[in-house]
Amino acid sequence: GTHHALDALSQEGLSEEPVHHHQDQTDAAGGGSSNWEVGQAKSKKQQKRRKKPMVTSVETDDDANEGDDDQEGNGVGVLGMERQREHPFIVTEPGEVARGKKNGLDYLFHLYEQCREFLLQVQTIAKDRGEKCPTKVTNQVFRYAKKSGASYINKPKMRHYVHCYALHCLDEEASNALRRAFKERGENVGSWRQACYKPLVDIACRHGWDIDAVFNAHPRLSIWYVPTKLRQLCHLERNNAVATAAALVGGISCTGSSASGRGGCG
Amino acid sequence: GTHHALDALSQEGLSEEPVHHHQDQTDAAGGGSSNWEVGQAKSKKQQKRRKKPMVTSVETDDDANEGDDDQEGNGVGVLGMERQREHPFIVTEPGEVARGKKNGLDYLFHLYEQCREFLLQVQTIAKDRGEKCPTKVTNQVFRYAKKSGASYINKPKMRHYVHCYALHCLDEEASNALRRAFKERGENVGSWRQACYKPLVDIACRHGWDIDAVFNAHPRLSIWYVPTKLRQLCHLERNNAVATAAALVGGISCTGSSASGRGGCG
DNA sequence: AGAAGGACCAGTGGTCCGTA
DNA sequence: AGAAGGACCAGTGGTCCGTA
Repeated sequence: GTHHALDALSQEGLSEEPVHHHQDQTDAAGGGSSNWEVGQAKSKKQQKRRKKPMVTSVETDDDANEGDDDQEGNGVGVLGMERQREHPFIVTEPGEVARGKKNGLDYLFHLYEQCREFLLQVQTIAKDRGEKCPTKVTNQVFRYAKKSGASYINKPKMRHYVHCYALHCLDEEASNALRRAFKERGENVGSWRQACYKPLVDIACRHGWDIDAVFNAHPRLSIWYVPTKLRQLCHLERNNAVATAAALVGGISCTGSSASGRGGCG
Repeated sequence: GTHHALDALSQEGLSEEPVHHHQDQTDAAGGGSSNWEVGQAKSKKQQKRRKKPMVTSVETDDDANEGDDDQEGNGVGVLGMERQREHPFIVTEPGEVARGKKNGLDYLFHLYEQCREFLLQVQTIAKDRGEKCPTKVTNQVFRYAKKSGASYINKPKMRHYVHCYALHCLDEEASNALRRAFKERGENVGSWRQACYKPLVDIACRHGWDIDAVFNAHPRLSIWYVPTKLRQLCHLERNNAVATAAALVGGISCTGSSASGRGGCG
């Protein structure tokens, strides 16, 4: 097949935890829901959210017979099978293998390459059947990946780290340096992930703030949607740059050349 | 603004018909539903369909107070306002203006140009706001068109005639000839529309059956989704061509050159 | 009958938040 | 606490079929 031999890499030990049979959590539902945590420029579209479905009484696990299909015993099986999650990522240097129940960043980036291969297969099939051919990693591709046995690939995870992969594609040197620095400082994956935004915004700046063009110009990156937050950061930074440039010019006659200093890139 | 002066063209007289207050139709729901009309290669995905919502008793028109917003009195107004539809299209020659309560094909194609302008505006706004920028005429564009007062533009209509517009873009000579022929024969719009498929399939053949590439190569056409039926026709015809070519070759050694005759284009 | 378009539906992009 | 991912939701592409 078209799969690499190292696809199974780092998959040797998934997290195995016994199934918790949904014990009633009488201590749950605590705290007044503070809906006004500012910070992220989100706003709107976040009002209602589902409450926990929690079965009312004890041990009514037999509610699985509602839909007839039951797609391939994925997850909890018939008799005390165990649920699995991928090991959490840790910040590793390039080439470093994660120890213990952890996965490294080379493995993370490898997942993006795998998704690309699944997309290529989906495209081949679509073209052969004369159907619409996806140009991006869509739901259809994630479904295909799962069907093909790559159950460790899922949409939320891949979308979560897209910009980290983008930096790896666009400036591997910078990406590697960032990994080494964050590993040395003992930072966790979350803060490394956050730190990946800035160098990308700088790259966008050097390309006229067109982050879509930056993604599309790179063959392995062009198949990924530009993450909303990265897009927003680029937009904010562009506005900053424009405002700063305007302030610098002030009442002076416009020369047509772009302003340097605060309004420039890098 | 960016609108042409002739946008109002042919809009002088919309069909005006008095509102029929939903009289009980005791004669309705006739005929055994023959779900097996063959013909079109559709299959699947067509099982259930809504039944008429028909209010049970007389004159309960006051059910409008459910949603608070009530978007701009579009449609039936407060007191006996009149419902409007666009005049139906008729087959006209290039340059010919439709007489009576009809619209001509130049007007039809003009609607596609208008949609393009609405898309360009949506794109400008999106770029300015740093939001995702549509490359095709999407729901968002149709919504924008409606909001901008172009209530005569709607998705089902535009999608219905896309391939007719495609022929107009890709081979105006052939499109014009077809219009003249069908007008002379007194054919209706439906059969003219059907007849637009074949020349497009021939064009696709000449481009290696890649109808998406054909659309994308044309600046005014690339913003429209390839219609499902056109895609299917191209696929079927390609399979025919391949099968025919294979049959021609038969047991003879392969020469590598493409077969002519039934397997060729045009 | 031929045709215009409201409104429906399956599957999408996006990501929250219950889970471990 | 930090993190993985099931599952939800608003809005999409696609077009049927009740309407005129």
